[in-house]
Amino acid sequence: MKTTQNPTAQNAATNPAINPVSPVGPVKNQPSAQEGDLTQQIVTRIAPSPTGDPHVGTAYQSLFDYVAARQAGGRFIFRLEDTDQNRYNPESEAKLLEMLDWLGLSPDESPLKDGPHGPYRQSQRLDIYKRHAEELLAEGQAYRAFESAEELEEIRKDLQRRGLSYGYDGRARSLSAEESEARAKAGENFVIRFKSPQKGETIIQDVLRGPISVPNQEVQDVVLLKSDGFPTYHLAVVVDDHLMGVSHVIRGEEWIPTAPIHVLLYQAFGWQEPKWVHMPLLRNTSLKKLSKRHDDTSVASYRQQGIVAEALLNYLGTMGWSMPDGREFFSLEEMIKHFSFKRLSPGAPVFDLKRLRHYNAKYIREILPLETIAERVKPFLAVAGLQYKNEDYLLDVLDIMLERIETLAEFAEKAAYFFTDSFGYDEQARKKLEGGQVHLEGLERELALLDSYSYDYDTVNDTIRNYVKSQGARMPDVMQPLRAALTGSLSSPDIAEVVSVLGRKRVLQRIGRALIAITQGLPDDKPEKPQKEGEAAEKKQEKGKDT
RNA sequence: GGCCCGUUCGACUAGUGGUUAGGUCACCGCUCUUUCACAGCGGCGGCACGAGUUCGAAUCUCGUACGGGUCACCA
Repeated sequence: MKTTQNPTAQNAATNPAINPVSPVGPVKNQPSAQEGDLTQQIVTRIAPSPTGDPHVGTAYQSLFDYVAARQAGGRFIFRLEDTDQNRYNPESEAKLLEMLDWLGLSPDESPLKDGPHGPYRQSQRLDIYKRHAEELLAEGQAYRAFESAEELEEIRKDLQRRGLSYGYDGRARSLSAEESEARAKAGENFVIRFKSPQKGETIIQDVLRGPISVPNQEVQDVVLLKSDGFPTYHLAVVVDDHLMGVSHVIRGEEWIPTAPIHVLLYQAFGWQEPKWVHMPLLRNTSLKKLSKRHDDTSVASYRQQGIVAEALLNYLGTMGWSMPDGREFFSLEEMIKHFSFKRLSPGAPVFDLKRLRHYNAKYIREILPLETIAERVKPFLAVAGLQYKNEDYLLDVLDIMLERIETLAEFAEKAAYFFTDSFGYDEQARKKLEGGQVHLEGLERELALLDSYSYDYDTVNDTIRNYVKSQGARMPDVMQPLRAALTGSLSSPDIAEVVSVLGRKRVLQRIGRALIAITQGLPDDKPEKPQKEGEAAEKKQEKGKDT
């Protein structure tokens, strides 16, 4: 699933219809990119706020933004909504961009990849918002409000007592223009609020849900410009989406309640609305909206767990969307090829780790090439402090381990004995070793007879089977002790595979070590960890033998 | 609580008036088998409910229930 850089980013720069508004001059009635471009180019954007670790919901949104834009040869813009100085996290921007790169959803325009609509950080666009807010102020579509935080708190309490859910009663509407002007001049702190219509209704034409109508009385006089000069989301999102020529606002369902404000703002500015696409919310297994507090929402965390980007993307692509032919596994390219908003369903899906793991397993076992997996597994081995002899050895191990793991991190856990000799024996393995001395000695003899070049699968397999036959033994009685000796556990690939991959030296070494352990007492599987009660005495004497 | 959105197996979904309601994950069983897996086969399990429209409704309408979102100088 490679990301091919779409050439439309350059088109944007040369297309006169989508040039940015000049920094000075009137704000009204300037055509947006969308209006000027008759081909109805699709422009989407992801506009996260830099508040912490990038969220899977952001990845989800980005996927659909990216796919919608790519399919139509449009553009995908990254814009940082850093207008809340209190929650600003300086590392977040880089993390967000890195996440998108990792997923293969790199934006065409971003703070790091300049385009015709920059800057792409809202904190660098303050003058633009101010101008727009003042425009509405001058036209009487907005007004100054001078209440302090304490006063607002009082107002809110009062409203609540009266059973109203609003946060502000619009009292500053009645200030005369002169008084408003005078108090502002005098240096009094104020915000600019939107003067929302008190009659009629506003209709949001949602692409997924059809028309959603809301009585205008329900629409509050929201703050547009804060007293610190920063815009609120509502002002910034509308102004930027317009100026950046965004044609489709694809965002989470949680924005539906405030969408009327945005529609009303488009109307106030006299701008053409974008298409509204309110995506279903990703939910946790308790059916609540995924939240940082209660759920693992960090993309980086899934990456650390050994989820591959392709699988995460594919999985997210099945949340609320499906391929026309019902395929469940598809690449980003295939999704782009077949994407349509019509196939999006509005019900909020559950983000289920089990199912994600299933997708991941499919990708690492069947879809991605073994060489790719080898590359990606290396960091996990490094973290676990495991060394591998050479590429071929790694590929051999991967080849027989892949069907036993679902994530890259699991490889480092479950295949550790291929990369280190200092592993312990788990409880079941120790039991098998105890009863397996005779056969282990027998196998040691037989396997020693083979030279290291004969440690191919067939020869090893024949040798072991011949031994079993010659002894008239039961297969498991021979195989299980050997498995325990070589891997420290009773779950492993086919034992002949293990022997041939490990090679003569390691195999004989491990059998020898196991035999010593049997006669001298078996070492604990995790020598450094506290022991279970009842086994303490036994384990004391085993100390130091596990090396 | 107000407003808004949603509702097909436990989960992800297909389905747009006529299907024995299909697939996938999970779960259970069987087969394979030296273990663990993989794979294959089979099973369990669903249209929230009630009216209406219609010859006929998962599909259209209305109501109810349930779930969710949202009510900041946060996004």
